[in-house]
Amino acid sequence: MGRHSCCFKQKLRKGLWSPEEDEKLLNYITRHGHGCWSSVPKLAGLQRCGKSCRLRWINYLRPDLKRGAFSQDEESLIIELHAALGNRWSQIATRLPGRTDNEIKNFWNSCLKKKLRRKGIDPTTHKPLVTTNELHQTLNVIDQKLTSSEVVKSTGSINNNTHDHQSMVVSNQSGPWWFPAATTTTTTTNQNAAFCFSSSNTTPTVSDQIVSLISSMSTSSSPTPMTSNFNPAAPNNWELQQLNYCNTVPSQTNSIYSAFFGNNHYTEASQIMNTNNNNNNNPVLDHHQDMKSWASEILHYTEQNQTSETCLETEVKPDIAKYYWRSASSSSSPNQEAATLLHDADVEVYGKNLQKLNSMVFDQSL
DNA sequence: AAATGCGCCAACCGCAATGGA
DNA sequence: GTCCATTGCGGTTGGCGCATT
Repeated sequence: MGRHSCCFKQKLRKGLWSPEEDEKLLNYITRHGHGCWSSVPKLAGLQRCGKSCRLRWINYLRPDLKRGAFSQDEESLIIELHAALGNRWSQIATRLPGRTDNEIKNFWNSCLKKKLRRKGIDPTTHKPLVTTNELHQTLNVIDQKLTSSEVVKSTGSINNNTHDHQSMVVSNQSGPWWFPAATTTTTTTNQNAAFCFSSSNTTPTVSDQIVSLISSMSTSSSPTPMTSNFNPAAPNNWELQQLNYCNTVPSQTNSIYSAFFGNNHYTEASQIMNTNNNNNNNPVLDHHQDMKSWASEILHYTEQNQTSETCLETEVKPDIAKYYWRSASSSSSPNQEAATLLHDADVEVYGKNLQKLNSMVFDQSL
């Protein structure tokens, strides 16, 4: 058992094969066949173990190997065979002439797995990642989180003639606002609360709430309710502190906005301010609307379609299809749970921006 | 321009299976 | 039946090159 005996021998080369070594091995096997692999290196004049020679021959030097990218037919066949055989790469390889088990395995791990996930298919089971029922369960969990003490709904109208105008320029519409819970009793750790989105005039939808959660940055492990009746026209002391904070550091506010929304699209808070009174030309509102629209399209789609496996790929427009849903399980914060509902790549983008924003806010408050 | 991150893939490693003595 | 050398297989690693910061 254990390590092959040849590996104990001294002076055996490892790592990438040189062209000279390839030539020696190729010449030897072409003339004599491989025979007993353990004797090949000695007879071929190579400082390698037999195992290494065998692998090099099978995966690279064999004359019947097919080179180049996998065709669409090959790709489909691999997926089909994997569904039937699992990770039995050598068996799969016997059905693809000219392809090695190693090659197929690498192709699977680096490419096909991701492709399937993007289509909403679990690459291990070859079944949809999340069923419609699981999706609804997940949304219920979020609903519960949002109505718990961790996130407090406040209602009130935004007044343009108070200082909230400058800090909460995301929308000038009146309506409910959503705040993340306080992480501690100190105010400085909740500066970020002042940057919440506002929702629409009506009761927020689940997608509104998700957007709100992701836009907040609290990662509380022992959340404390912040406030219950926020009225921008008459904020309480805590709220006043948040608002004053924004207003006393306007340049920082600019940076924070651009950090959150991305420099490419939302560079200046002043731009937002200037267009704030015109909802048809407000980049932040547009962005918010984008988020809402894809979330609602997914909801609509999953409600209309009981089978989601192939439809996600073919029937829904591509930029929606790339999103898939996973059940929120043991995440420690509502933000994380909300974040798991987004596609990985998008979460990453938002995560980075939120991290930047977080550090800026905390740096400023220290 | 340098540092860092990331994906790809050749090759390695350990274990199981096989077969001969 | 047992031992041991060899072969086969699948998971994992490490290094290279490209992209991003």
